[in-house]
Amino acid sequence: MKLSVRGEYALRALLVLALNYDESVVRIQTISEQQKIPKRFLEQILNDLKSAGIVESRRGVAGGYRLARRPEEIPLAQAVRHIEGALAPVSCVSERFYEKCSCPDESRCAIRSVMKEVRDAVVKIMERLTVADLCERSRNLQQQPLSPFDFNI
Amino acid sequence: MKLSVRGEYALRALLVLALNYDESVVRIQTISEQQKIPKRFLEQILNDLKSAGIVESRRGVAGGYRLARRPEEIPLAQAVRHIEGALAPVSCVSERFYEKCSCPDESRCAIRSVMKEVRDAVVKIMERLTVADLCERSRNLQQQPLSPFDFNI
DNA sequence: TTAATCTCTATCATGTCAATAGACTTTAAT
DNA sequence: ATTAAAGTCTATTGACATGATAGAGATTAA
Repeated sequence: MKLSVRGEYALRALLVLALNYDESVVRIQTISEQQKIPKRFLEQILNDLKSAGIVESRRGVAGGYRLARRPEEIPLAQAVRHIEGALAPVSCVSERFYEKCSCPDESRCAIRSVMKEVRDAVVKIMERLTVADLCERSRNLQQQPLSPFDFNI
Repeated sequence: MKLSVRGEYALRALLVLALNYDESVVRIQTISEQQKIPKRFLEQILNDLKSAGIVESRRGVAGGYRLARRPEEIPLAQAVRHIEGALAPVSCVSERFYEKCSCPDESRCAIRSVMKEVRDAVVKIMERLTVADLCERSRNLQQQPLSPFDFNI
């Protein structure tokens, strides 16, 4: 039931781009440093998000990336689906990435019916939330004082 | 966000055992044939479920497996957690399998807050549903007529 | 004693994943 | 024009997980 590191990096990068949505573009290196993401790896991920039409880029000196749409128009589901594939826990219940499974009778499979519930729950959350929500949560969290447990000596 | 094949096999095996809960024990081979699961692979999985206290076995000639408890006392969450590990989409939001993640400030990470929502949704379903529910759904589904789409020529 | 069954541990083949690398293209500034 | 700073494309690597297979052993009912 895991999100890959790749997918997590993608979300973190989108968050940075959203927080700087006013700026013209943000350089890969900036994101890489802020988020401690290996630069060359991040390149691939951003490029991938670009092919999905989620971000756009400017090349050359003063180049970088920016969101292709307003943050509130980018559901997390879209980004994750493009990077990771299905949100569903098993592909036989995925709408967009359906694959037949090996069970004897898929149409009457009880496990499948449970997995559908899980899929629906996950999809509901990820389709409702957008990069703008990510952004808002981040701003709220920044204003919170650090919990005492977070101080390292 | 995936359940591995191993995890799916485990659930399918538990379903078979639950459907035959009245019987004394069910042989691996029977489950393997009914569910089209490679026998030697299934052995490992059942053994694993045994070490979790979910099933128990009898060795020797009339040997086999059976549920260690009543189906309604086995939440799907327990089985899946034992076979797969965390239900959470990222380990930094897992309660039982927590691992620190690489983000700059975990305590104020917006992505983490979203992932917590997903975890809660999944956990809620998987902790509520038990092997008995699986069983019941299976019986209900068996009574359904086949959809026309399920006829293969 | 035998055959059927589960048990333990090792191994294999494949694939995925995260990461790295090199060579290239584009662009702004000079 | 030249240069340096960016993104772009494609390939490769190393590590690890996964699904599956295998052999030798232990237990039990008949």
